[in-house]
Amino acid sequence: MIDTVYMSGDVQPLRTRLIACGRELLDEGGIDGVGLRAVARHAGVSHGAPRRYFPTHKALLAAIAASGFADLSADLRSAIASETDPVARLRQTAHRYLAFAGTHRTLFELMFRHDLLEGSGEDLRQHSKPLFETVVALAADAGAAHPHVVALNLWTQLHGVATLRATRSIEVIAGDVDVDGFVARLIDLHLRARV
Amino acid sequence: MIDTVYMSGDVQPLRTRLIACGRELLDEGGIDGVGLRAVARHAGVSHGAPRRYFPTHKALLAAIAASGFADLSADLRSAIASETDPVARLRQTAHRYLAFAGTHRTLFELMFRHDLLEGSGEDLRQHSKPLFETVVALAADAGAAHPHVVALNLWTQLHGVATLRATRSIEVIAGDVDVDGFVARLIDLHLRARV
DNA sequence: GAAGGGGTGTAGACAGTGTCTACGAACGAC
DNA sequence: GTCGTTCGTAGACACTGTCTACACCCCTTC
Repeated sequence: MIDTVYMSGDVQPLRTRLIACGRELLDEGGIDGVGLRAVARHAGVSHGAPRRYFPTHKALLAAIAASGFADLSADLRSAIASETDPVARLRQTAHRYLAFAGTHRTLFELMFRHDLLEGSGEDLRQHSKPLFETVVALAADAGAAHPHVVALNLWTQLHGVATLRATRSIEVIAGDVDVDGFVARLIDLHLRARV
Repeated sequence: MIDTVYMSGDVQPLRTRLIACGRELLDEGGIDGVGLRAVARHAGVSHGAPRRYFPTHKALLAAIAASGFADLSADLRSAIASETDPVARLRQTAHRYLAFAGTHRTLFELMFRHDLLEGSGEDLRQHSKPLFETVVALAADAGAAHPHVVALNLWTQLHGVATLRATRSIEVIAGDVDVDGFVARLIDLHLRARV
């Protein structure tokens, strides 16, 4: 009885719980471990329950990706808040971005898999925009002559490193890389560029 | 009868045909349009036939990805052969890399999806290594002081641009980008870097 | 307090998939 | 001509996403 009350009156609604379970499954078994039914099983509900919130498999994945973007944004915002010097802020931002991609490999991969982000793919990619604007502002603060260009250079470079690292391709190419030092030099390079 | 002879004596063995069909399906319906059974149907054979060559779904995808790497390598080699000046060679290489990623969006995405490349994932990523070594050599020819570092910078940057473009994320961030000009400036930037 | 109704989860069904297995037809070697 | 290998067929199974009808609980309304 108490259990029933606890379950039905759970402070965490099922939708949220399903996303959390999805992220656990993502860590454990990769992207294709995250099925509608697997998530339901993991959350202890019937196989049809998720359908109430995610009408389709892709919708579930999109929701998980969105939660990933939310976490990443929060990470980056706190990174910026932790420093005052503009260059240090850029460095911290880059560091956290890469740390996120390294820690949440599969989630990061999912976040940029537009092929399974359904209709909300557009919305999802819109998450990137404010993040990018932040980098533009940081570049301007750091004294870049053309902050927009510098930000684009930095962003694409960083994303390339993050992606290649998430898929472990960079190890094949270059062996062990001191990522922090590598990225610090890249930031200096792009900031000093005369475009 | 003639048909039978033609079919069974086909100059193109089934394995090759299945990969070709897989790439067509990839273009038409994205990655999850490429199923073992769908490929079999598309090639006009029974659903069990592919199993003779691809014991698993991932094995099929890995083979398709491998064929993509082969094409990309050929593209880049011919790009290098088409120029003599080292910097022009780098420019052409970058141009073709991005063109490939833009033209074969889904294939490119598949090629860097390590989660579905089975055991052969390691082999697959090894495709990148000779390509990278080529870029190192080009950077050296172009007079870079630390060709290895420059190549790594260039490679990650290029891959970032390619990825963000393939997923159409770059448009959201920066609108229409003149990719060729953008990349030309990036090459100059990295070559001139004092590390 | 009883009746009704909307939101929420259950349960059964269906087509489609990957994977496994047994089977058959074509072919070359001896 | 027979044997054995290679290659594709065909049926089965468990599992998946999706659809539908159903049951429950809480809330409003009379």
